[in-house]
This record gives sequence, structure tokens and C-alpha cells, in this order.
Amino acid sequence: MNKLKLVFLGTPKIACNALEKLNKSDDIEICAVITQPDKPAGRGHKMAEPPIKTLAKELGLEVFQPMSIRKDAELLEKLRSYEADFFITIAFGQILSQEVLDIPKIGTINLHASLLPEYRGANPIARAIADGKKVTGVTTMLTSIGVDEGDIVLTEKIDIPDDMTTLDLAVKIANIAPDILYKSMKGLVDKTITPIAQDHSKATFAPKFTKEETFLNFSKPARDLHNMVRALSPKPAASCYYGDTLIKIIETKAVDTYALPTGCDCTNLLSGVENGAIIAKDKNGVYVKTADGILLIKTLKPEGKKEMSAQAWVCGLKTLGCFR
RNA sequence: CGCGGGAUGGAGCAGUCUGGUAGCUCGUCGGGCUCAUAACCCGAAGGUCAUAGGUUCAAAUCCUAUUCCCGCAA
Repeated sequence: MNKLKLVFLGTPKIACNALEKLNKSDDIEICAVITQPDKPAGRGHKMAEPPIKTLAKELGLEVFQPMSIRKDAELLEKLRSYEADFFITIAFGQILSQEVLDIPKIGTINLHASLLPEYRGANPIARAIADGKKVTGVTTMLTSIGVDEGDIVLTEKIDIPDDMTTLDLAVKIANIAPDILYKSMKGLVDKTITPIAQDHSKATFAPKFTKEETFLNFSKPARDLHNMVRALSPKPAASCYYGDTLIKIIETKAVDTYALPTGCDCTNLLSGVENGAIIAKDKNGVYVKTADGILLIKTLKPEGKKEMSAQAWVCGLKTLGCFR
């Protein structure tokens, strides 16, 4: 059979695995890669290129970086000339116009990191973890004008263990991505898959985190705090203050009182102590009182310092204080 | 030249403003106590204070330059 011709649109690291694997596939030809323009980034405002661009150059693929794909008439003409079967988008970062969607012969497939119609939007992975979900997944859909509103082609569920972080989940999704995209394309070509409309009444949205959300509020239950920490791990990481020092909390665990180090009198420790106070420490880290239950902080990162175990950090303290 | 923080025995910190004996919590090693221990007691080892210059009778500390690490903002 003829090779499937496709144009790949994506930007961040999570899309790289899909590009690499699809490129290796014998019956697929990637005509071009579209990604965001280089931007000044990082300390010192050095120019940085999107991870997809770096990979595409290594693979010897043609790369385009339009400021806006909708307004770049020259690029649109170029895209038409490929006569591609599919456009594939993964976290591209620009919204496509109908004019763009009309170009591929069969359609545009978007990979979204949730079980649509749940968690539409820019931040599905971290939101699922922040909400303490036990299951999420990936969805491929036929892109339409509304953001993440297209008809569903395939879905795959992913279990979220209690200690999974956003990074872990992203890696898992990146690993699934090439396979589900390939199956979706094949199914559409063979007509063995009929896309199904989403139940729009059940849609939920996953916006990016606001600055306030990244600060831990110890007046919440330990479970919620743990979910936020792993949702924000490893970047930007959950923040809080210890005295005047900003501290990033990297790794935690919600524990019960019986898990406290031996020798701790829980009743005395917990009465008359404010939320956020360090009530105990051992080799696992520091134990912090919350509104409901105890949060064990295992790894953290003070302002200006490297990531370290909470056990190491507590060595430098004169007395056990309180997080805010 | 975007803004800011940091570098001190193996780990985490104090000391720097106001120059004058290298300090704290832990770890490691040795000894003791104990039925026993991650607990407790006693003791020891381990640092050219990031690098290079300068000022000074004297620099971790003051001045200048350099390197490496990190956060924010985009």
C-alpha cells in the first residue's frame, strides 16, 4: 500500500517520542514538521529552540516555525503541495484555522492527554493528578474548530498510582502516543473506526496553574497537599515559606499518625500546634501537621540551593519551625 | 549585558555587616551501656573556608576579577 503522508505539528518534549517512532515506521512518510518559533528562554535570555525542532533536525526533516500558522500564506501553500493524508498535532501551541484543517486529505488528528471530554485545555496531565484522579488516559480525536471538541477516534486508559508525578505520567503518555496515533490513522484509512462525538455536557477544563495554586496551604488535608506536590513535580514545583526562605517541595507522602517515628507522643504533638508545623523528623524526612493528617516531606529545594533530602535540610535548622 | 540567591570537613548550616583560636546538627570510625537497637553515654578522624590577585602585622570575613550551581521573569 502507499505510504501515509503526514505533517507533524508539535512543540514540547512530550511530542518527541511520537515524532521519532512515527518517522521510523516503514509505511509513514513525514513531509514536514511545524513547531513554535525559537524564543529567548532561561537565565540570561539565551535563544532556545523547541525540543521538537532539535529532534527534527537530527532526523533530517524539514522544519517550519511560523509565528502564526493561520496567517502564513506562503506556508499554507507549501503545506498544500505535500498532499498529506493527515496532520498530526500534539501540544502544538497554536490554534488551527478551518483553512488549515481543510488541507490534509483525510483529516487532522490531535492527541490529547486526558480522557475527553474531561480535562480539555492546556494542562490535562497535571490537573488529573492535582484532583487525585485514579485513572486518566490519552485520546485521539479529529480536530475541529473548537478546542479539544473534536470527535473521538481512540482512547486509552492509564492508571495513576498514588505516588505518580506529572513527569511520570507525561513519560507514560509519550510512550503510548506513537502507537495510538498509528492505530488511529490506520483505523480511519481502513474505515474500521468511526469517530464518535463527545458528550459536550460532560466537558471539564484543565487550565494552567495560577501562581496562587502553586503555594501550599497547610490548612488543607495532607492528601490534597500531596496531590498538588506531585502534580507540580518536578516543575514548577509546589512552594511554601519557612521563615523568609522560599522552599520548593519536591516529594511528599501523606501518612497516618501511626507512621510517625517511634517515641513521638502524637496526642501532645498535635494539640495546640498550628498547621504547617514540623512535628517530627527521621531519616525519611520531616513530618508536618496539616488540617487533616500528616504530610511527610521527603525531598525539597530551598531558594538558591540544590534539591536535597528533607533529612539533610533539617540538619541545618537550629529548631523545628513552621511552614507557611 | 533581564532580576536575584548561593559556594565553609562526607551531608545540611552558622560565622562575613563590626578582620584576630574553624563552630553547630547529622553522618563515619573507635569505645561504653544494653537481652537488644535506628535509642543513650564517652572519644577520634576529617576543612589550603569555590578559584586567582589585592589591602593588612593579620582575611572565611574587606576590595577586584573568574568559574560553577540555583530561583524568578519571559
